[in-house]
Amino acid sequence: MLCSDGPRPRNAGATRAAILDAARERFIRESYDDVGLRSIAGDVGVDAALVSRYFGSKEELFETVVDSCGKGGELMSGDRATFGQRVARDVIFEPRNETKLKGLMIMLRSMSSTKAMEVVQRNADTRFHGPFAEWVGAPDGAVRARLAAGFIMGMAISRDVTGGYGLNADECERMANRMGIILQDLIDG
Amino acid sequence: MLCSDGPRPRNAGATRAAILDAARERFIRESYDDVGLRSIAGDVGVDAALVSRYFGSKEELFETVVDSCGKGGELMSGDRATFGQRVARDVIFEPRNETKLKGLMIMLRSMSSTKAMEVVQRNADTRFHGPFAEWVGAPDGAVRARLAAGFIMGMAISRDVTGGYGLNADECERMANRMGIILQDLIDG
DNA sequence: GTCTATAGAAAGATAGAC
DNA sequence: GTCTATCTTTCTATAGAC
Repeated sequence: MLCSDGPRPRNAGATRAAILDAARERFIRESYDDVGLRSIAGDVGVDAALVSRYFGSKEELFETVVDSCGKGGELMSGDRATFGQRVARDVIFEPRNETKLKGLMIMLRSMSSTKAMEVVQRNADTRFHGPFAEWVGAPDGAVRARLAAGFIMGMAISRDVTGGYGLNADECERMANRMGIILQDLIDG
Repeated sequence: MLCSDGPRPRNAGATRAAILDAARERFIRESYDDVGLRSIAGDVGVDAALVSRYFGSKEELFETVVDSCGKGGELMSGDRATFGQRVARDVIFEPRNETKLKGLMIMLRSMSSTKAMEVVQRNADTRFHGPFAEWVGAPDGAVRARLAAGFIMGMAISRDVTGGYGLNADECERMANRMGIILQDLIDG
């Protein structure tokens, strides 16, 4: 429960924002199909009907969440020279709810349903791949950006799908290191 | 329809096998939730009730499919010296229905549902990561295998999620090349 | 502005006819 | 051995009360 006890103040704006936040957190952790409007409403402490009322449909809510994630700024902010190690460590060591890569995680979970994938397909190029490719820069920024993004998503999936990596701390450390080197290599040229 | 016209011969074994094949193809292309028992039955030309009858539940059917995929042999068969380029080209250029990486694709699609992910979590280590790590070999086979598998799945997702890579033929060629080099590097040491 | 109640759709599972 | 018919559950979406 993200809300305090007692009846929620009658404030449409705040309620809408709270629902959007709760939805984002849900879509980061669970697949599109597994997320129910009831759960989201429950997180905020309101009724499921309000979610439909404010966002229309589940699909529109999902699209609003995707929109609200910014243009992958999470990846591109920070020192470029440490990009590889920083991102690798986030993916491998950071618990899901602390990750800075929220946009990527949502994209990844959208695999679950054709509906969600359509939404992501409409947005991924302009909202993510484009800016990232530009940030990576010539030569072949688009190619190198796709490789880096794919690698990051794949390692995130790999963690989720097997419930951790099944490696000891030392191995994880070496894995993060090596992943960081590959990523850095990709964005350096 | 995978069947010829006319009434299906009354042969439990053949029908069961046909259902299993159809299910595998479905689970490779669509998410766990999107695959319906009715669609699978339709592919074979039988009634949905038979699917339940032969495999118990959807979850058990999925587990049987995962079992039937072999221990990632698709990845490890073939010349080790060309592993990187071979796999990279499969992921980037091969249409989904022709891919040799069926086991990995199913693992990837299981992200859609917690149920499917539990099944994969129970099987992934012994049926895939273990043999692959051994094939990669010392030093640190487990680490390098995880990185390679993650990279491969990530690039596969990346293609699906954006409906192709949005790159021209030359760029795809360069991307495949570079991906191949990274993969080869990973398994070479 | 928020909640109760419910309609309507879709899917998995099952009993029984043929 | 296979199919028809149906039960049950679950979820989105909406109408209307407070």
